[in-house]
Amino acid sequence: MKRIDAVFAALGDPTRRQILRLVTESAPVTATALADRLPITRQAVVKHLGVLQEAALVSAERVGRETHWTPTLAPLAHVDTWVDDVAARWDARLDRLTDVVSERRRAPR
Amino acid sequence: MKRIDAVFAALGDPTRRQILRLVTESAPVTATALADRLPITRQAVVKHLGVLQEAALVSAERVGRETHWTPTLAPLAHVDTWVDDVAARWDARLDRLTDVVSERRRAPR
DNA sequence: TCAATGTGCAACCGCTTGGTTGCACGTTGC
DNA sequence: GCAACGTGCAACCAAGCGGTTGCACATTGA
Repeated sequence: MKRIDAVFAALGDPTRRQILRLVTESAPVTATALADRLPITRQAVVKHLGVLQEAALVSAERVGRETHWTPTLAPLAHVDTWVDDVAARWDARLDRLTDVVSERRRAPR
Repeated sequence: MKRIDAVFAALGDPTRRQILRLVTESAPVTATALADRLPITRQAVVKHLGVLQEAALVSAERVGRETHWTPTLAPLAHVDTWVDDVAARWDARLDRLTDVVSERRRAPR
């Protein structure tokens, strides 16, 4: 799976977005601590963190018996890039349409 | 479902992102025409368009026996906003960490 | 008029996904 | 030493999702 696919898929779930937010707000944080602030099990949180990790949006570090999670938000740039790209294509098409219209105005059939 | 949830969920599927791209490139376009350029059925395309429409990323207009699809990319701004927000929170936390460090340097224990 | 075309609706299917529970294992601290 | 704690792994489950097929209906054009 391509990197950008993983990122968009990871952000596709609202719970996962909330977890990413919580991690950025209280990093380094543990899965158990996150579960305390969420209406789901620690195991569910761990699964979500796994998905986020595959998208390289968080990273884990084992410290003693705890696992500390930290955000690594660089991949979010891919999202911005993709959005900008689509928007740019659409803008370009609108410009071309405008050109056609003004061309017709200058040289009407 | 909140607007932003619908948008992220819609963009979560790679086929759907591709469809949105194709729509922006050749709007107004028909579901059948899109299916010709994709390895999936027209019905699958229609379903994807339905999801995109619920996220207000495309709009449909019936013209005779055809349905013309056009992109309405405004909701993409929500994505940018969310990304910027999370990134900003993280930046703020890093700044605060930096403050703590320099404070400790100024007045070491 | 009538065949061709584009569409919408509904049923169906396999697989993924978000979530849970149960349990075994390493770590910590009294 | 041993109980408490945090974690990881595995099995399981219902629901949703991406996709297909079949069919009926409206529109078009020769």
